[in-house]
Amino acid sequence: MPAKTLQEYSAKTAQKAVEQPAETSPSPVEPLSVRAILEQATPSTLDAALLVSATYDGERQKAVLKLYREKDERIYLWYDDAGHKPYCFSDLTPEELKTLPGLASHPGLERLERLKKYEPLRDEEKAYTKVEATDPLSIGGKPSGSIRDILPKAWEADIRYYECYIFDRDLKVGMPHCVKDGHLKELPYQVSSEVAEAVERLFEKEPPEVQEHIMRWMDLLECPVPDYRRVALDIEVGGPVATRMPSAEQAEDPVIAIGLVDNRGEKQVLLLRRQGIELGELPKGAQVSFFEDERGLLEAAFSQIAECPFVITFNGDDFDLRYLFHRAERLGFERDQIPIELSRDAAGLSLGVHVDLYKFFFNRSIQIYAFGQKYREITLDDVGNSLLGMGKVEIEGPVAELSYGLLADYCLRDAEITMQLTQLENGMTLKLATVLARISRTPIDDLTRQGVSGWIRNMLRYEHRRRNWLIPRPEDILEAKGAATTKAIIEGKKYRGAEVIQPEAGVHFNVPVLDFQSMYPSIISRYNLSYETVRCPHPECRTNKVPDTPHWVCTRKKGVSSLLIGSLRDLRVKWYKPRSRDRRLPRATLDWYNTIQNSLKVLLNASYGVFGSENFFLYCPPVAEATASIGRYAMTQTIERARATGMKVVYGDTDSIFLEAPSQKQVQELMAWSEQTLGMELDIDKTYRYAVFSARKKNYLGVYPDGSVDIKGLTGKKRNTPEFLKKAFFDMIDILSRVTSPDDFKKAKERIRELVKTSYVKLRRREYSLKDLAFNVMLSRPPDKYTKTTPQHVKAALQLQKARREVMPGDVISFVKVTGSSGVKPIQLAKTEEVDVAKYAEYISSTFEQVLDALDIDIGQVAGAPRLDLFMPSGADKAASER
DNA sequence: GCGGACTGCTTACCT
DNA sequence: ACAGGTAAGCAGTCCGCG
Repeated sequence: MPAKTLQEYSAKTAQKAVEQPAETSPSPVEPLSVRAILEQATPSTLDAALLVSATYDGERQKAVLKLYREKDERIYLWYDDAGHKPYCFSDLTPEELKTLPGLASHPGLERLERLKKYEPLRDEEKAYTKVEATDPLSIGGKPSGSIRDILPKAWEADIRYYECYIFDRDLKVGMPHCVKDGHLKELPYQVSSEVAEAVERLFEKEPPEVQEHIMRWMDLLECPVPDYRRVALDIEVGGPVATRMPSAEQAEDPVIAIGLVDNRGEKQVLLLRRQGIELGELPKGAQVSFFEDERGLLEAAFSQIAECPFVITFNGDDFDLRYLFHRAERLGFERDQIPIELSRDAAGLSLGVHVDLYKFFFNRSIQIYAFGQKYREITLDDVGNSLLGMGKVEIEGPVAELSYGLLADYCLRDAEITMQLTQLENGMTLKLATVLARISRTPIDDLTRQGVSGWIRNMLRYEHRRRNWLIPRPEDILEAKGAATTKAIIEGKKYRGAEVIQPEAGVHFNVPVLDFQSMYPSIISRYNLSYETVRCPHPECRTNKVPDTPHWVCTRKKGVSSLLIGSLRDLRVKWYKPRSRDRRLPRATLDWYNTIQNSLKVLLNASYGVFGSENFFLYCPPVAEATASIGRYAMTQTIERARATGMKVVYGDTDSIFLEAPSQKQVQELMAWSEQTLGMELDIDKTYRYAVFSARKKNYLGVYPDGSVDIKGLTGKKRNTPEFLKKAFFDMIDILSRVTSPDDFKKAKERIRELVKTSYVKLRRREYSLKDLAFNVMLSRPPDKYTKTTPQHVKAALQLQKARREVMPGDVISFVKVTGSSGVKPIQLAKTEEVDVAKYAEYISSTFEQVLDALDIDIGQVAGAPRLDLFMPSGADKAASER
């Protein structure tokens, strides 16, 4: 059956799609039956379809898989056919277990089986008892009486059942499968012989187990991902109070608009007809349907999301889908008429897959590594503006009072932004999620909701099951390996981290920056770091020491995390990264390789940190500590070597070394030395025409040969800095980017002095608007939760609250510094005359000082700079003038 | 009672 | 719920000062 278009979907249910509001409603449509839809979606035979998600069916007590068939763009279901049961492990014998009170008689106990498992912490095999249950809740999850609570010690009892199912059946999420006579079969994807040979050649010197893993990854990564059929959804709710977010649990107010935009560009908006609302101008290029009653509106929306394979929202877990569910219940829908499945912190679909982009974009690793920190706030408006150049429609007053035209525009725009966020770079967003799902064997919907530690956890859990390794409990690891031993520089941290070299203040011309390619993953790979290899049980390994720590590393066996992280790293560095820049390849291929390359980057960048995180299932402080320690060692050794060979090191941070005007030969020699002595690749990351350092670490400016500029850490580019100052700062950057030789600086300095002076003058004349003057600081918790101090942005937030404006964590508070007791005011409540000019003058000075210091410009000498005697309060005034 | 020195809190950044 | 290291500004505290 061919896929339905949005129009076909809606034609069935829309009561009337017209330019003018209809006077009467046509007859209602047949009611939706979720059960019938699911039954129809469960064929006994199915050709190629991607495994995209998995869940547990409580009624049938079976694992269910969701498969996406590209041919008709539909989801199909498949239920377990082998009677797989949930289980956990015990170190007691079946006989001992039977004596435990409440176990033998447990209604959920299925059977006990003695078997052998390899125990990585002790490096030996041991017998365990597999305790099987009829259902996942019997293993764990009931408030009391779960099997895992009856056992004195239980292993692997907290793995979600359907994840357990994926691992045990060796299922490849995101890969093609088929169903024959009710049985599921993988359709193996094989890379072309051309690619396979090229990769084999690339890694021919690696040990066999590394080669084996690289080929396993290749089969997963090369297989193309389709452009999933999907619809973005956004709803508007008509409440009396405009500022307050309506409660999704109560769902008290009517749903007044539902916007739907699909991946082919079809747009549709469903509107509730209400008393006294103006028509306005309805959006062009979108199908607008009016509904006389809310029930009909929801039915129309449900009939579309019920069968759409992927539904995309921005915050649908907590709002849109949750609200629709509870609102439908309130309106008397049967459970079988609502195609939404709610859990505590997610909203799923009965048949399809719901991706909540809010959760995915909130993920720090995705934000930083996949989207290059282009968006700062996790709001649809900011993400849309930053990534697409398209923000929300600006409205005034409550949505419930908008004309139909404006309401439709507003609602549709949100759905449109949401859809376009999945259409960036050839559909990179969902492809990225799919690639990560493949590597981590995680259902795609879960993947978009989990953090990196969840992905790495699943990747490693699968590998343990594949090897028949017992997954240790966190307390087993901690007991065997102990805590960290080095002292952190920051108080309260668990161990010492990276080395930062004191920069040499001033201007340096011709500065190459060398860096270790993905340093921490390289260290984990090269030095065999893993929870079972660091402080392993073998006496003969104890001499294989980690520098500056009491730890040692195994010499007998390759560590599991070392192998997995190492093979992924090698594949990224040697294959995907170069391929993603190969100009000979077509654009679409480059985009695809870039997506894979980015997925690997996201995963690799977190691979060290997780071992130092208490919440990680393989939390192992010595592993994290050893990684950081070897990093410091590599850094200091390399700097020593650079200096010994006559080079000038002007700065370095963690994995990078900045050199001043070295010869090519010197650099080449250092790189060869690193490869040979440390076993780590040192690369030329970039070369600056010149770099400007203040005396501060993590603060510098580098100008490339083409005039583009890297700015790191400087106040002038921080997001909380007032706009007027950012602009002045970037005017200075513009001047600096034109400097090509030391001689050019003279003129540049003069122009910069002028620029700073102008800024002071405009400030004094109060020519900057409040918006330009505002500091923009994010509120990280509700204002009353700041108990130790009351920072300025919180003071401003409290004033806003007093003026009956809602403030929430995540909001960016815009405030200006004013004269008077409070010191600050939110821009909504401030006036230009109260601005504290002196404070701002000081702020200008300190911002420019970071750069002018290095240029040998004394900010105090710039006309207009704040002078103590002019700005200090009267008492200090005298003291200052007496000096 | 006030100001300077100091510490701790908070945010935003770097790798 | 990936880590630690750094900068900056402000809030709050302590202490000396006839």
